[in-house]
Amino acid sequence: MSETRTVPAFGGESLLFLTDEQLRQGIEAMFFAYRGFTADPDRILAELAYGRAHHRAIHFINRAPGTTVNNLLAILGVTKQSLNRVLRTLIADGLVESRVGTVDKRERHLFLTEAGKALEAKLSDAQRARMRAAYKEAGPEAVAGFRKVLEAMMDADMRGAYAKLRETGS
Amino acid sequence: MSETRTVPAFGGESLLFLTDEQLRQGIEAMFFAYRGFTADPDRILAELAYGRAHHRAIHFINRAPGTTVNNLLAILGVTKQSLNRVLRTLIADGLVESRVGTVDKRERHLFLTEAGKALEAKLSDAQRARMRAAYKEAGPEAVAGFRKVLEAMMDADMRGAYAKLRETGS
DNA sequence: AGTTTATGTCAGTCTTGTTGACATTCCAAT
DNA sequence: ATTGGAATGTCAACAAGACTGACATAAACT
Repeated sequence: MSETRTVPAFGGESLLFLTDEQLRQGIEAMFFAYRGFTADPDRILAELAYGRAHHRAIHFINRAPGTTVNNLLAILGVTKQSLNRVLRTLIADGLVESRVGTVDKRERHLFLTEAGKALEAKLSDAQRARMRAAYKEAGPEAVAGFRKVLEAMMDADMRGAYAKLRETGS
Repeated sequence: MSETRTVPAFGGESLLFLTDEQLRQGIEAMFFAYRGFTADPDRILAELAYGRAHHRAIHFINRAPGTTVNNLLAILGVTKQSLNRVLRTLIADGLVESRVGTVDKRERHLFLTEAGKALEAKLSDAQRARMRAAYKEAGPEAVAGFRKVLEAMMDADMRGAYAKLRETGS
């Protein structure tokens, strides 16, 4: 415990390592990593004439089946017009089903069809494979740190949405 | 070695923690965190009628002053037409200077003007402030893990570009 | 001299975001 | 029962930022 370390191991208030250079490297790492993060699904989507917006909609509908358009809007952070365009194509292509709400008939509840689930699985498999490889390469402790920093980097309201998704499980 | 832990502390091949649920949560955390990551600069850029593409160009020109268009192209991963549109406006607005190369006159070397440096600083300050806050909240060990996972998530060729930027320091 | 490289530019397309306006449906409160 | 507001959908127009393809120019390499 008496060795000198580049990154102090104690969890205190030491700010010495927070140089501009360290922060800039973090920013760049984030930029490059996000590109890698989306690269595999992007390739699959390109073949189907879909984009990232379709992937995001499919992902969160799978995550929270029966969610309303408004819920999805809040999570994705786009306008209803923008989301609607994407949903319309997904519904037309038979990947998403929109059911009128039973308690509140104004609401539309969104579900993936079997075809939708199949595409979700395909996209998710690719993205999880990279994630799994990265986690494996970095090791369990690094993963815990990764998640901790990401959560701290979110906007406060998104931390709420994220926590909700972790609770519900489904 | 006999205690049960949620996240094993040994760095071996233990895959038990890599459940689909864990991976999906990582994917979502990445999505939400990236939104937070870009939110502050986006607000500043919106006032100036610039976008993320301008920010990226400014960032990397600041990072590697005198870099060529081709270098920038490779780092940003866009087409020359796309980059050229952004560079043209930045040059027209007096934020970037393009100098003909001395050894190879085909090349254009890119530099930030004083105005360009000022905007870079403004954007960078905002982004670094959030980064610093996240780092502080998560702690030094988490930061090391964060960086480790991000690097493992990059495409191989981008890992090279990223390493280069770390070397040069500049 | 001929080819390749680096850059710039024009034209057109696509995705995904934006605003604004308007219709419909339905719940809820007066 | 009517009115007000909320949730949703849709149409139109527009902009950023990515793409492809084609072409021009200048410089460097062979």
